[in-house]
Amino acid sequence: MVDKLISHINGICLLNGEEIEIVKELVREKDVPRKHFVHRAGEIAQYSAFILEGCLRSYTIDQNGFEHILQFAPENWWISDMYSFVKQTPSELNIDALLDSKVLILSRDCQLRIFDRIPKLERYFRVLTENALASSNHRTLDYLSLPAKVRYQKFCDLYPTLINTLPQKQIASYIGITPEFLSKLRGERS
Amino acid sequence: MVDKLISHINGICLLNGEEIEIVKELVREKDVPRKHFVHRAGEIAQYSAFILEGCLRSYTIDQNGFEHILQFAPENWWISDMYSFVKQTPSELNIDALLDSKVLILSRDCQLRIFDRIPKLERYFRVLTENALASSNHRTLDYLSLPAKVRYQKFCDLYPTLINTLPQKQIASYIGITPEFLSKLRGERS
DNA sequence: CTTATTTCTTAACCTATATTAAGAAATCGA
DNA sequence: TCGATTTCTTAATATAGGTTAAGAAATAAG
Repeated sequence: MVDKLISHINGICLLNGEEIEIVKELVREKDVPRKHFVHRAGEIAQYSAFILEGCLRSYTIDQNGFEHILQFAPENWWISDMYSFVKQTPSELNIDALLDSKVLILSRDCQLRIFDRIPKLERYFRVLTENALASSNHRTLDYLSLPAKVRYQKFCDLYPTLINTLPQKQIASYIGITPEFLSKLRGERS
Repeated sequence: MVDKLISHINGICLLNGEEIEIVKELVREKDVPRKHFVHRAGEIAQYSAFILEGCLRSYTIDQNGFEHILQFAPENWWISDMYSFVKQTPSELNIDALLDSKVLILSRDCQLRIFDRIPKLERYFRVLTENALASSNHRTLDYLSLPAKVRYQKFCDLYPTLINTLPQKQIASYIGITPEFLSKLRGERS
């Protein structure tokens, strides 16, 4: 199963046999059944997870008890609380599985050590992080400039897979509206 | 003036004399008077800019002609259209100076070549990008979960310098409200 | 210093989205 | 398979924040 990660890395920078072995040693496979957590708010994020199967999400719970989804992570995505993972401070995010899932976990320690042994992996994570930042910027601009309906349409275009596998209320939470309002938007003609 | 960049890099990973020389060669100093552009929507982002003095911003203009600010970049920050810079596709952002400014510019070409010659700089940019992503995530969650007034208060706490140097309308644009509404919030007691 | 331009404030009115509630549909768990 | 739980829909009502407009204050430019 680790092969899935290896091919993902190879899509960005080619690893030789020795390097592949090192990666295999540092990463640990883990089953995450639906609704189980990989990380809870209040803890320091020790791990970043690469999704082999299924789908996880990260989210906060606000003062009124409402969930707000920061990220969905389907197959071949990484998920973590970047802030807590990088700064090693207590996190405000929860990360759990929306579907029965299988992931690889990598600790921050291992990641930093791996960067010294295999500089190519520093490149791999630099590229991933650049892409994530570019997407995040796009999302920010969408909030600033587009009404909910258009944000929903863009979500459908961007993540067609998720539309069919996730409950609507999760999508509403991601695009920043209530499930009731999303239902209304979907009911509208045109 | 390049020394300012060198000390910023040294805050993350120490460069030796030779490496410092390489950086000095690859970067170009540029004056950017207030209201002048370093980048315009529609073009491919060739450069990333490090601010030596002053303050720049990146923003889109929506269909109705309203500006929405993605980022402020005061001294010691980098600014670019990450998406266009990384993917080398036409950009939707403008970048201009809010105050008379002085910057260093680095082309994407140079940056990629520099990564091969000085892997430490790949680390430098990885760390910067991780931090930027963590902040961007925070901002996203703030939009999802907090009312405008609280977002404004957090902005004041986070960027006290900008509060005093920038017109309020720019700040309103950054936190995602109209200048009129910000004015109203500021007028409220408590 | 004086005028022109930009920014800020206030207020009346408007709209996108939230809230509450309740029943219907779908999915889950035993 | 069947009851329990979760999700979805609809509709009435409420509100945060937007729009428009016009004058005041501040800042820039000549």
